[in-house]
Amino acid sequence: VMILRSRFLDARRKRRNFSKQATEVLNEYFYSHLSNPYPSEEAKEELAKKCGITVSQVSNWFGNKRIRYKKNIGKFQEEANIYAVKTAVSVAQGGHSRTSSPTPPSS
Amino acid sequence: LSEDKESSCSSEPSTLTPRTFDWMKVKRNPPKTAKVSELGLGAPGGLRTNFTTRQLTELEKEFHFNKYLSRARRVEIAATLELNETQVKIWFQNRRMKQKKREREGGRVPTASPGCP
DNA sequence: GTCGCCGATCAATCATAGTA
DNA sequence: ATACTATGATTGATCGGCGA
Repeated sequence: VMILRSRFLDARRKRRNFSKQATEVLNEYFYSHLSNPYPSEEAKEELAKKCGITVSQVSNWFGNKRIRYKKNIGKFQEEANIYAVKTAVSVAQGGHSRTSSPTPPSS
Repeated sequence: LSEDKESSCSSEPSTLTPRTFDWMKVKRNPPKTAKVSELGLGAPGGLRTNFTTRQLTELEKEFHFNKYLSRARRVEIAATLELNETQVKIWFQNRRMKQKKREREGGRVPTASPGCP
């Protein structure tokens, strides 16, 4: 199991984290569709374009996100609240979705 | 008609309450590779089989020869590689999808090139 | 009725990037 | 430098739907 693992040392897996904005966009979609985080092919293409990544990468992201989210909901609790607030604010305001003020402190 | 009525968690319909939706409950049946029941065998039930390099090499070779397998051919391969016909069948299916995916990403548009290390 | 395929997804794992 | 966590990708296998 040691020597057999050497799978060419998969050169392709030279992973590169997505940009902060990209992750932002993906998370916004995920948490604003938490009841059914399964973007359609069209939605995936749109997200891919917005994030500057491929559709496959969007699929991978959602696949990993869903699995990891349900695996440990508690760990994503705060993240969920953060984005929930974001969407709530944008809705209340009127359709803004650009990273301007993540947490309008108005109360 | 009613709108989406998922989740089973009651109480707290507030906006800030990530309820438990049914997609979070989805559980896949454990891989039934071979016989889950008796039949004392080295066929582990419930684990993702790790294909050996030899098996993968042979499968890959066969794939380049034929993208699709005939029943007869499948039986041969399965026997030769000590795998189930199902495993061989599934491998070819996944392989085809993989192939398609690769082609589709040929001319992609990651729109990225900030700094090339 | 059965069987293979497709498309999407799951679930476990790998290997690496990021962080403490 | 050292250990641990976060994250993107890979992949054997499942689920649901179709068509022969």
